Amino acid sequence: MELSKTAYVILGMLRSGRVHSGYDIKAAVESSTRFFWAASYGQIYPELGKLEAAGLIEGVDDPQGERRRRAYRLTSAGERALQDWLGAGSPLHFELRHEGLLRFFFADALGPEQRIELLRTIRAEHERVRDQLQAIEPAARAGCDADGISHPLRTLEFGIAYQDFIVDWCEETARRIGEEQQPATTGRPA
Amino acid sequence: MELSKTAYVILGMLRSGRVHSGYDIKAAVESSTRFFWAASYGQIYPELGKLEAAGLIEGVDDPQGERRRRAYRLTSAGERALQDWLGAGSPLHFELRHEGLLRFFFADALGPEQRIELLRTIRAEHERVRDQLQAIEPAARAGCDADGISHPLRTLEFGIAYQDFIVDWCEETARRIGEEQQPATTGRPA
DNA sequence: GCTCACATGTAATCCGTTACATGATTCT
DNA sequence: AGAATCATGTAACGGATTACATGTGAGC
Repeated sequence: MELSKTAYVILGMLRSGRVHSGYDIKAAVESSTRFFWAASYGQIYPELGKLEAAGLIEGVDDPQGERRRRAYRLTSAGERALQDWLGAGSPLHFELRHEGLLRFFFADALGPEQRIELLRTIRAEHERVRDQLQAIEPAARAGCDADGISHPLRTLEFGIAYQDFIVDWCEETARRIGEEQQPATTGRPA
Repeated sequence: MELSKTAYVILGMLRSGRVHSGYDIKAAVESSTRFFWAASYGQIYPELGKLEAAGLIEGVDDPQGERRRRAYRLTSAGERALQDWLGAGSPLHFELRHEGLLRFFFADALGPEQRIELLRTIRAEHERVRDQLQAIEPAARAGCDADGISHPLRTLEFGIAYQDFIVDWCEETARRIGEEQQPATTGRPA
């Protein structure tokens, strides 16, 4: 691999034409890819410099009043680099870090109530993220209808379903653990 | 937070009593938590030193023949530190990095066949991981039956369902994209 | 004799976040 | 007047991987 993943995030975001500055890119990431690919200013600004030096993007000073601002756009070389990466058969980096699952893995050391409480905490966290995603869905749908760019919306829909999947697993697992604790309380006549 | 997450991985693994050396811990991680929490030798060995210095674990030289080996066990302080973390209400770190989704997010820049191909690649990768997880399931089930430690198995089952969820999403999304491409080919009489 | 599993460690490097530093503009 | 947003950057730090370096033991 030549370019960092952050570089492709920048190239991809700039390609849409709706995003111009480092600040824009960060905002776009926050409201779209953050849930499966984050990026901070500490990565974005240096990477913009490198990409410009490499000729994959082109920047011009574009102050808004007295407020300085640098606007970037893809060069044809940048467009090509993005396309190459998108269509490449190279291995896809995948990584999950889930502290809740890690705790659950060791939860045999906990008491029954604490296990349920842990699952509740995990569930609440994923519900929160799901709600956030749902909040930006209308905007994503509008953007899709406006210029026919459908994949950001599809990705967002995946994100919502993904969070829901984990929420459901938490609920079901909590239910099963509860049943194992008190197997006699179900189906008994009063 | 005082201790690193890797520290808790070590404490948790040692607690089971079935794992003793740094090498053991690494092997245990590879066959269980790796899919949601990885750890390398470069983290494990230094962390073992720190934990011993902090009095949370205790190590003894335990050579097997001429082959040197250091066996660790939890101290009561270590047991407490683990319990505290497991039962704490502290925020649970969650992070996903998925290059396939990142590409899919930008896939409006691709042609129809390439989009399908991308989804196929993502699906294949998750199928591969799922198959790996399924391969270790019998061992996990045996371990559960043997000493009643059920959460590693439950976590593994989550992992399999999780990979399946993504595989299903890939299939369904590929189908939907295909339908949008050729809406007229369905339901037509020959 | 060879390869694989067991076993321990360090150094270089990379990737990424957080905190800091600075300043203009817009909204309330 | 003050807060939030727009805007750009850097420095310090932390977490983690990879590669390297070394050696034993068991099985084929």
